[in-house]
Amino acid sequence: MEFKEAKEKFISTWGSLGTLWGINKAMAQIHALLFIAPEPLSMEEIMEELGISRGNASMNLRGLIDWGIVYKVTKPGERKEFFASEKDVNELARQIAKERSRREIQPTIKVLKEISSIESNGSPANEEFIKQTKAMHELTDNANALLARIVSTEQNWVTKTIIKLFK
Amino acid sequence: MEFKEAKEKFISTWGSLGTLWGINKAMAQIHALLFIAPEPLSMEEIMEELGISRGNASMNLRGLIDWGIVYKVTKPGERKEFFASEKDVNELARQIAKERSRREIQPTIKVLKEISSIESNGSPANEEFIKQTKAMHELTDNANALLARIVSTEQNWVTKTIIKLFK
DNA sequence: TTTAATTTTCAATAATTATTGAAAGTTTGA
DNA sequence: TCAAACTTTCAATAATTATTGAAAATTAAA
Repeated sequence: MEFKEAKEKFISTWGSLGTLWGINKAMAQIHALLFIAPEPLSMEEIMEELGISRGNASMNLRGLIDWGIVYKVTKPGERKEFFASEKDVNELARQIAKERSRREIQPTIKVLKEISSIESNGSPANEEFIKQTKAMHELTDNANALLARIVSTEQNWVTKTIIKLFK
Repeated sequence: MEFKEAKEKFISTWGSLGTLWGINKAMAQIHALLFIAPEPLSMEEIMEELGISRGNASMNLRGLIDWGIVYKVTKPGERKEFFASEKDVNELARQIAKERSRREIQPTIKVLKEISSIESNGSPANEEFIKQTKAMHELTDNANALLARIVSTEQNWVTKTIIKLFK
């Protein structure tokens, strides 16, 4: 396979995988591009490479900065801004997990806690509702804590966790 | 909060959370409804409760069955089919993790492996590409294995894993 | 069989989400 | 302070995705 082909494959794979971590295609593709770029890229270069409009590039770059995985970089002597991705895959995963938890998992846990605490009126529908939402609340809360622990402890969390689990 | 309100809240929260595990709103809402139902529901009842069409109900129920988290149930003496959700939250999470891995993570790993193995031509762009995609391949592969291990070992995987990690 | 009950399929349509592009806004060097 | 370089915003539009509903297919009781 040629470099060019491999690069396109990476960008498009990453793009369609965006859903896995809850972002749109253009955003994921911009991230992919920056992730493999040896130097920070300008907005112009990003638009050019991906064939997207200025507005699109601008909005999605902001989104990536909000996620904490892309940074603005200024080059001395240059007026325009450049953009660079977090390059360390461990840090990247940590940041994504953290944001995903904050944006989606934690609010869900809050709702589950609230709705599972209603007073039962004794009906089967009611009893089952409470039982199931309580179980779901517990699982989600614990899984969220587990994820936080796995990802946030050490630089090489995958390896460390695997080692511990094999003991 | 009233039961009715809590139930609606659960269904809509679960619905909008569908994206977190890669399914659409109607599918997630049907699942939510079955998850808290004390008895299996007919297609008619599902359509009624969620205000969706027959076609929609039929297609999304099939989707849920394909995910392995909803089952067809036949009631003696009844002609029509009934549907029930997997009720155990641990089994549910295990099944979702398994399917997600099979459908999305594993294909991605395969692509990453393939593209990170291209011959370098020595250019910085090329070198960086190989370095970064290799790192991403390694991380994804390991994280996927870790997830499989955590989820598939025991009934109460969250608790078990937390205990191990605290040691 | 036949037929009525039930489910599935899928083209048409609706709803949602992403993208564009140009005007408005901001920044910085002269 | 001005004006060119650059970025952001957002209404309009395009693209995508979900939903409907009715015809076709299937199932099972009589």
